[in-house]
Amino acid sequence: MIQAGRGRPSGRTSVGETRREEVVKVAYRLIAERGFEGFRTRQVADEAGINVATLHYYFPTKEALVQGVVDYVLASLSSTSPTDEEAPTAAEALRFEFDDFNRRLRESPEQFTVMTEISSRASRDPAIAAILARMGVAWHAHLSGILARGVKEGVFRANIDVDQTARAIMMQIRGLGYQFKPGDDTLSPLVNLLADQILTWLAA
Amino acid sequence: MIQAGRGRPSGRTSVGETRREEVVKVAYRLIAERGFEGFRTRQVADEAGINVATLHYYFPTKEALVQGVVDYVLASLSSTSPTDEEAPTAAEALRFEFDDFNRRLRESPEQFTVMTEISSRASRDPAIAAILARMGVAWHAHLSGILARGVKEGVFRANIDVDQTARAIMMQIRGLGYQFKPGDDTLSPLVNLLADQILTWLAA
Amino acid sequence: MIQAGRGRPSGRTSVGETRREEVVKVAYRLIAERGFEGFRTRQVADEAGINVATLHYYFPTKEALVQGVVDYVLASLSSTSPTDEEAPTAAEALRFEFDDFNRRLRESPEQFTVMTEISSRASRDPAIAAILARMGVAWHAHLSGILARGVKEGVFRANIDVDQTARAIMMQIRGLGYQFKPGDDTLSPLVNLLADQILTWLAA
Amino acid sequence: MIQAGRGRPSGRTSVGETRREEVVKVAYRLIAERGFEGFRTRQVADEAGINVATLHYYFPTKEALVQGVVDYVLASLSSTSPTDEEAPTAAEALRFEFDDFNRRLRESPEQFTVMTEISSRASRDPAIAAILARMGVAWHAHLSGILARGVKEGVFRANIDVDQTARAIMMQIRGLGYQFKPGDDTLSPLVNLLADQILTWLAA
DNA sequence: GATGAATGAGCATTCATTCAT
DNA sequence: AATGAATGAATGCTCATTCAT
Repeated sequence: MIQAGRGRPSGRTSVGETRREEVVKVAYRLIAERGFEGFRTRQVADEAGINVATLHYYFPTKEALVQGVVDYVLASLSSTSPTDEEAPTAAEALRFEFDDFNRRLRESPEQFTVMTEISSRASRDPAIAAILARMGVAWHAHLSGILARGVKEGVFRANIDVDQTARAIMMQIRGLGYQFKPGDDTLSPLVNLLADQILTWLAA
Repeated sequence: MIQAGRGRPSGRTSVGETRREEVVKVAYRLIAERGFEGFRTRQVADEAGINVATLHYYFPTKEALVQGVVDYVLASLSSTSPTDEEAPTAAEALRFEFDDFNRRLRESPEQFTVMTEISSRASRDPAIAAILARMGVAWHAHLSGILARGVKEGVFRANIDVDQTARAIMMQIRGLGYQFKPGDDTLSPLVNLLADQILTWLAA
Repeated sequence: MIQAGRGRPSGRTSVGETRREEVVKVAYRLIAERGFEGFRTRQVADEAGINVATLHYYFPTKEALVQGVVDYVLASLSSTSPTDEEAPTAAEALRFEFDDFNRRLRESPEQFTVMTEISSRASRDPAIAAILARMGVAWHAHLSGILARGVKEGVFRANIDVDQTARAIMMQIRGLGYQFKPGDDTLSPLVNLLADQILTWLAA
Repeated sequence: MIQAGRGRPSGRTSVGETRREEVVKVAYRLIAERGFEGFRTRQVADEAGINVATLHYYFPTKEALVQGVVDYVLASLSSTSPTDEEAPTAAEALRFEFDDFNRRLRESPEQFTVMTEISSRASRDPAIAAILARMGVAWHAHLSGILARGVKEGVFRANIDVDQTARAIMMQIRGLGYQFKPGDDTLSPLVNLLADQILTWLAA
């Protein structure tokens, strides 16, 4: 099979693409470890086993590398819960949100550290703010859907403000996420307590 | 009277003490505006109207200046309204916690921005982590007291885990605080909603 | 037929030779636009539609590329109008030098910009200095010839120092060239004035 | 005598001012030696015996340092010829321009090298272009004055275009300057020849 | 107490050049 | 003949900190 032109080889990702991903992963790890404040391109290059100039070959600026990490995190954050929509009841669908949080907490806790860094950066970086805002809108729609369904099904109180409640739930989940610290295993039970609290309140 | 501090001039508020405070206030404002990432000693000195070398006379290292800011913030954070303890019922005492949050939100919103920065720094700075931990313990005792009193008074369910619930409430309040952004006025209603939610759950 | 050059492919203009010329033309244009200070091999490659590595295949070093441009400019500079020698009188032959200057100014003004850059580089690059010196000698001989002819014909004063006068005329013409700036159309009348001045002085 | 406030000591120039000048002089020399193309802040610092950071203490950017050099050169260029205006005749005043050129050529030939660099930079740096333009206007006024005086006194032809002639003389003098090269001692006689040429033409 | 001057270590970025394919 | 990937060696600039006065 002959490859013409300057396109990347089709089959597996090209060397460059692989290298890009490696670099992003190293950057992701270092941001998780040291935050943006101590995040240095030189260290990324060193730990990726490449030259600083090579790093800049893949990511022309530090900003671009950060964007790469943001994209990477958000991609793995969006790849959620295919079973979510299929939950039999709205209450179960809602509880699934919290279970998902706990699953992430178990499987890739650094995600939370990095997300905290990213969202704190959003106040100073409009590009990141925009991405987070877009994600927020999607999540809000998702939760609103669950709540509305619950009200229609009669499992949630009829007099809740769907919009505002969705916003509150997001805030509470995000708030917990921001408080995760590496090695912390006390968060998971609190998430369950939070789920109880919210479901109780919705059913009241 | 012996001063165990960091070698500051002793006795009553000298000129130096005043100058120190001024510098801390400028630093506090700049951290609120630019976060730790963009926090520069030079700018603190400039805006305080002194020389960088003079700044280093009062605070030998940047670290020490940050500590000064942390002390300053936590001092104003601990000065909670004295009426708290005097609340007639435990439920009111608890609701007071949320009212207090809203009051702070109204009166000195930068406090939240700075606290967010400080607590994100705690993961990398043991000194700050220790201070926050100490504060956390105090707050937890305070909330546990209210909850225990509520249970005793019969206004809260008897089957709650006081310790864990106090922890959960702290987490939720802190979580909201971390999500404050300058100019954001949508947080206050959510705090009220959160208060309702928790009180409902406690009473259930 | 042996090629004494810099290792280029021999024989008639091959594909490589064409590509080489294209590259030189792009380089020429970029030097005219940005001067040597902002002259980048990467940009040459980009605008020539080839890879940097390919550029280095044709020109092993930046130096070599600059040499290519120098050769290109001097070649087009040496291709003076053949009518020069056939001028009926020495005075007309001399005036023709200035007319030629004006013609270049009209037809390819970038030539002046590039020549200015090249000659300023000569002070630091012996190879370029040598080429310019060679060209200078040829031009001096040419002008001396015209002057000597004018003296013999009696149209120029007999007491001029032919050698020195030729040098002076060269200096004056070159001096004007160095002061050309893109878009400047005030130079041409000054060249005419200069021609008058010199011819008046020679005839005096 | 007591010095209050933050002003510099009045008597001799302060340490900082002296250091600034030293730095400018080193920069001036290096530009003369290597041109702008090879002009490096690090080398300036090294040869001035200071740290790069110290260099940036005095000149926040490379641009600012270059401006410093430009100011320095133009200051020494403006400090001309107090006897100029007092020349008995316009012809002598004009000839004085050329003598002045020769004097500079003898006393500080690097001036020409640096000026050539500066004026070549003018095409890309509006700030420098503006300064040169201002200088050009002043010089043009000066030369026009001499020419007008010469016409009034009857030593120059009445039918010259004063404005255009002044411009031509400037061009010719500048043109010679641009062609100076370190160690070149053949320029001076040519300047005299040029002076003869122009005066002859003006008197014709 | 206060400052102007100075510095070491480091930072993101650039650029001509090289090499394996 | 051509290229994607890689690199060494700079380059201008920054920043917390120090020191002599």
